[in-house]
Amino acid sequence: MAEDIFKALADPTRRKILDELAERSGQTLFEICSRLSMKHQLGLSRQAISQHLAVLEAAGLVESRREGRYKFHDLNTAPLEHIAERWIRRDAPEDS
Amino acid sequence: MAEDIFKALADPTRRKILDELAERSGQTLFEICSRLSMKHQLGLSRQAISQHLAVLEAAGLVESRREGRYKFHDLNTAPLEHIAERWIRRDAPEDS
DNA sequence: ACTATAGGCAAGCACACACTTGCCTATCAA
DNA sequence: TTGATAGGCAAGTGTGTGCTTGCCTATAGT
Repeated sequence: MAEDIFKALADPTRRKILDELAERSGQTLFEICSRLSMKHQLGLSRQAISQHLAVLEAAGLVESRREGRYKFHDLNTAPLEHIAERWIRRDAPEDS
Repeated sequence: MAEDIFKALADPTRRKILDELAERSGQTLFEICSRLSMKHQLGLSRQAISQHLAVLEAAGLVESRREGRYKFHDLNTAPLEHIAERWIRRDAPEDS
């Protein structure tokens, strides 16, 4: 549960994938690959990205839909919403 | 920076240490050890916890102060505040 | 002084994990 | 059907890391 989310966020490449999907949701594996190598100089193999996407999907951070031979990946930020509330006690309201 | 924080949060034992410090800040290494083994059945060595605390401190999530032969550890939730805002775009206000 | 407590340092081990390579399947266009 | 594109599966490799063990330092009590 939370274990999967934190493990998924632990890797810098996976965080960049989330960045990429946040900027433009609904990309295919090849799109993510090429844009990561363009913008971030990340020369990773297609399988590496594919495995990262699997981890992100297992954590619920990425959802995928298949259309023909394309598989589109969408960002899901819902699991991130209250991830740190576990330790942040607001017994003293900060402002407002 | 963010790298250290996510790596620190990736380990379940470290998250339990944060839980423990959130519940009761200012504990020593031995206190954390014994309470982890009591409440969570975590029979880890003192050095294991010490190394975890070093990782948490490097991430800025834990601060320590030395007094005599005691070293007290305090939780610092500041780095956690906006950790997920990187991906959560509020271009559409959710409610309120 | 001696002893016990609180903690630090460093080497070693074993497993997890990021990444690659090679091969296979499925969809679409010619 | 043939070829090209988009993707999947599985085994192998190497580094990172969580944890242990053993020894050392420092503070406090007697």
